[in-house]
Amino acid sequence: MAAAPRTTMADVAAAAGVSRALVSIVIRGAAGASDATRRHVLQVAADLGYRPDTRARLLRSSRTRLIGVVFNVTEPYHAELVELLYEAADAEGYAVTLSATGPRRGEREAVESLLDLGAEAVIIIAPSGTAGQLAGFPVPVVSLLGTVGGAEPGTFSSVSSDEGAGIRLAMGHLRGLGHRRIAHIDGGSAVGSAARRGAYEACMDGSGEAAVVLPGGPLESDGSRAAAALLTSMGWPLPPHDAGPAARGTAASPARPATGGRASGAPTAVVIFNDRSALGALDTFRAAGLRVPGGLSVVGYDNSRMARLEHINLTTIGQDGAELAAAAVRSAAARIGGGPGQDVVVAPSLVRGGTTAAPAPPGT
Amino acid sequence: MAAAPRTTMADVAAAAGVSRALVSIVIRGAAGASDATRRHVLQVAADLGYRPDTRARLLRSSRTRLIGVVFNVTEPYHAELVELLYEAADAEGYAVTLSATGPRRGEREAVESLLDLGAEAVIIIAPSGTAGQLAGFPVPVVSLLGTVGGAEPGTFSSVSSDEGAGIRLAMGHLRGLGHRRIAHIDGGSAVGSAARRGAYEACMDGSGEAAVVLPGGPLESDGSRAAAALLTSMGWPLPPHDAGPAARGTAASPARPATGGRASGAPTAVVIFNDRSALGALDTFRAAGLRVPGGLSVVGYDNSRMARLEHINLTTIGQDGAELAAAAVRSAAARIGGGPGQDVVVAPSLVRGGTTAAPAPPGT
DNA sequence: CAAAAAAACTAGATCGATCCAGTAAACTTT
DNA sequence: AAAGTTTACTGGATCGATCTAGTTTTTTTG
Repeated sequence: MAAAPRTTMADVAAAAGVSRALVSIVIRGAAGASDATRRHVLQVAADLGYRPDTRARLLRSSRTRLIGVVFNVTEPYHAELVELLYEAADAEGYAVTLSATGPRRGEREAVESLLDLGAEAVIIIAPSGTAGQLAGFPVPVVSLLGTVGGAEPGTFSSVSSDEGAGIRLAMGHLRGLGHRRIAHIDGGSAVGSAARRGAYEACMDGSGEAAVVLPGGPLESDGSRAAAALLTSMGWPLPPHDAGPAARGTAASPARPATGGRASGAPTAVVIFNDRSALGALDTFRAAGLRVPGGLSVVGYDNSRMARLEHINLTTIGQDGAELAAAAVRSAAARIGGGPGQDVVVAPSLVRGGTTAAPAPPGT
Repeated sequence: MAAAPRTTMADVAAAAGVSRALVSIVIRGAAGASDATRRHVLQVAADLGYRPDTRARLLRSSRTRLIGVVFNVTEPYHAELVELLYEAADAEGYAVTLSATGPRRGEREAVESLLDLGAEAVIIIAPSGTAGQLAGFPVPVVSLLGTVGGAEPGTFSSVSSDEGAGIRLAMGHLRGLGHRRIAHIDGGSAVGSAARRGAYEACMDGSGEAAVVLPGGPLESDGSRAAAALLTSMGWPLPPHDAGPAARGTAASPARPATGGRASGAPTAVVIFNDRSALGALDTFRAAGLRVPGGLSVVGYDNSRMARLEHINLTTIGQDGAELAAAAVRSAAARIGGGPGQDVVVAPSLVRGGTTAAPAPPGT
């Protein structure tokens, strides 16, 4: 209960018979102590169970070796990146503190709490704020995934994956399987949606088929809604809505067209903004009796942990989170050291899963 | 680039024409300053954009008003609690710092990083460590959801929901709908699994029906696997496995028994360890053509955000995260103040969704 | 071997706040 | 109006580390 008074550097110095300053040198691993005393001091420190007080250290030294990370706690993919950021920061000799955003906690607020703790740089995952809202911080800010809207060059540095390339990978994969009529469910106003939609449209351009973009969003429910819209446009009957629990069950399943019975101009594949949306869409497709990948191929984006679950096994675009995390930390470290802010773009890769296959031959 | 020197308390004092100590009083909101000067100082501080330096404050005062939270970044329900903890702590006048656990970051390590930042208490969400691994910290530790195995009473305080009551709510709900043969997919070795399984078995005891427990786990894939096992035991044909992408699609769906055609002793409802597992199970049931809730009612546990997505709309047991978070913070605050560690149990509630309904009348 | 250079070590100032003891002024009380 | 009490405010010590500038010891070198 009664907190034992902390073992301080002075205690170690007294016990080792040296000055406080020398203990400081040894603990920091700085130059200026002989190997013999170094070992001795470390031994004494260990015996006393000494742990340096970060607060005091931070107060005095300009260097805190602390990187703050702002993330949205509800976004599973951010969570994965957080994990990787811990490792990346560790490799560069930095520690990480987290601050979550949420409905009642904006990005500014999150960043400020990190500054109070002495963060030397802040990495914001998929920032939604504009430059105006995120400017004026006394430390470098790195945006990981997505850029800060309206920022002057050099103010923020950003690390993102090449959205265009990712979409092109997805489209190339589908075309390689034989797909021609490919639809897109976009991310609505989410970060990165415009870039991905644009790349999709560019890919369709000149292919002889019209681009079909369904308005979506970043969430499962958005994908589900868009999927329902796509099914309707394909002339596929929707199942009764889930709302009425008791109305179900004994009712016979609605008649379904055979696989080849859908409208001949209907898409045979769909590229979806992200994995969460794709999961919602998958659920809706399957609930409607449309088989994936038999009746429709589906490609997501993010290669999130969810997508890799064996019963889902989504074909998706992987963003190499480890590389993104490492690049973000390196960029932050470089700017802490006074270097210039630079924008890093990491190449994505295709992750083949079980939700894509060759389209059903017409008339089967 | 060049970090502007921080505005310090001395700057504010000079600008306001008062002493540093008085500024400190005003900033802390302590007694001992007239309303007029209070307003004046605050105005000057705001004009200069002054923000107190947490590090210095922490160093000097024994109080840091900082609560550390350890959570598993991959667990969506933890993320929800984190969000609520921010609010709960704020209400009690505390700030929150986060530290994530992960494959390469254990609970001890996470707690230590929080202590280095000066946390006065630590809340661990669903701790997996035993008392031995988590003992010896100089600050109070509160476990939120789940208890620390083998801890002496008074060492840790815990805040959890009443697992038994939750399961009884689920069972009561199903029985009220007319279900008698109810199965359970458990949580394997996950925190809380034993308590929930025990409560289920107690509920089945003396009902005239045998308890059916399928080994599961906390993840979607665990639920999916257990669901497949349940289907097999029900004599329901499994669909071809997702593994072979090209093998699907054109193949005709396997013949399926009519709703009433399954083995007469088969369960009509299943209570599942948590929502994630339930989601995996739902997916598998539906992929096999078994309608939920028509052919089988499903109840989850957690009332996670996922469960509330409209296209999922899972019937589940809600744990009132806000209440749990508030209780955890209150408990931490009480123990910081030297109070005794007490264990709080919060009552869960039933959240009616679209995955439960009356069982199909036999022979339909 | 003395002088110069390098390495090992130390005292004291310092970071930016809080805490404590004490002073000055305003307000009660008798 | 003198004595006591409360309120408003201040100077200086302090938290536990780092940093700067110096001092002592050891090593190198001409």
